[in-house]
Amino acid sequence: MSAGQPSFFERLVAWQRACGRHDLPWQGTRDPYRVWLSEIMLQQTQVATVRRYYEAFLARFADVQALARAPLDEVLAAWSGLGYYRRARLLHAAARQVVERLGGRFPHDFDGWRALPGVGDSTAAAIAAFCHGQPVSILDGNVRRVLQRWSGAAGAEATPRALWRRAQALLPPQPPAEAMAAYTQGLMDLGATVCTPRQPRCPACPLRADCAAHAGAAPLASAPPRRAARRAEAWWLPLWVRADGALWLQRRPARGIWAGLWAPPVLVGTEGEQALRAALATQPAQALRWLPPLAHALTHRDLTLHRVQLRWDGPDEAAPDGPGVQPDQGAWWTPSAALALGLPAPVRAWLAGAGPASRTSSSR
DNA sequence: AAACCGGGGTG
DNA sequence: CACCCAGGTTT
Repeated sequence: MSAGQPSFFERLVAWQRACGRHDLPWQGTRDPYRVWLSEIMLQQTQVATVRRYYEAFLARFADVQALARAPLDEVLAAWSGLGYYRRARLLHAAARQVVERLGGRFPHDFDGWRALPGVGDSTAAAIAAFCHGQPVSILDGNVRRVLQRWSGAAGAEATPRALWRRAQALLPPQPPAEAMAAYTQGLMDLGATVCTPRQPRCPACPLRADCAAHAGAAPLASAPPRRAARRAEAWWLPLWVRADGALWLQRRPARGIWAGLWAPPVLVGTEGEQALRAALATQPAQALRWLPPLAHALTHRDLTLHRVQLRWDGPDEAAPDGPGVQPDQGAWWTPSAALALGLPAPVRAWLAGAGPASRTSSSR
């Protein structure tokens, strides 16, 4: 750092107070529950999306006790559409851990938070800095980019671990708690609004005076070559709708895509669809109508939702027989009851939209 | 259509 | 330590 200039830390604190974001619903509080929830939701999820869920989740689970008391299904329902449902399971597990093992009191430092399920290095540092003013540095993707550009780190110096050591070294020995919070928020805001991946707004940056990338001495190393995306075999999901509107949903396994959510059976590849057609012709379920399929894309998988209207002569506890059907883990649900479950985004979107509204067209 | 991203699990 | 995975959204 050049002499006569405020430190990296001081410049970021001043910049955050003048130019940073101050209007996010989880700011302006040191309540660990609110900060913790926001950090978990913000993992892999953009601010704009989290904003739509955060207040509603808090309204439903007002504190850690309420969250710990709630059945997992209700937590998954509130999380439905946010994706990465494992986060919701770990959040729920951590809430129970706080209530049962910590007497309902949250941890008060980095190590304590780091020991909770779903809280890794970056999240633990963010909470410790925001709630406790602890001098620990975050290192999410935005911050890594800021530090790498500013320091000019490359090669072995640019690994996450090395960058984190560098970030720690930039902290003053005993920063005031409120400065630590502003600094942490400032790092995030700078990466999100100024030091963006493409077309950074360098003229607005408080660090440009001694930024290695800005000086051109050490241009940002090109991103490591990413492996070609492997696209797994497509999934076909038969969404059975009975004449009375009920639909068959079964619980997903605890791991993998849509872990723990309620979803239609999964058929892999096109063979599954053919077997399903054959089964439906001879079962108590008869396909009255196949509606146009709905497409949904995950990064590594293409999904097709088949909507099949059924005439169902079997018992209420039974399910159509077919590939991928797990009767012991499934049930018929009315649309309104299903909406209270944890549902994958495409199923929820279909139910909340037009949904099964056209079900009576063939029966009257 | 490809890329993004932090925690957790595995090799 | 290095890699792999999940999934709604942006580019």
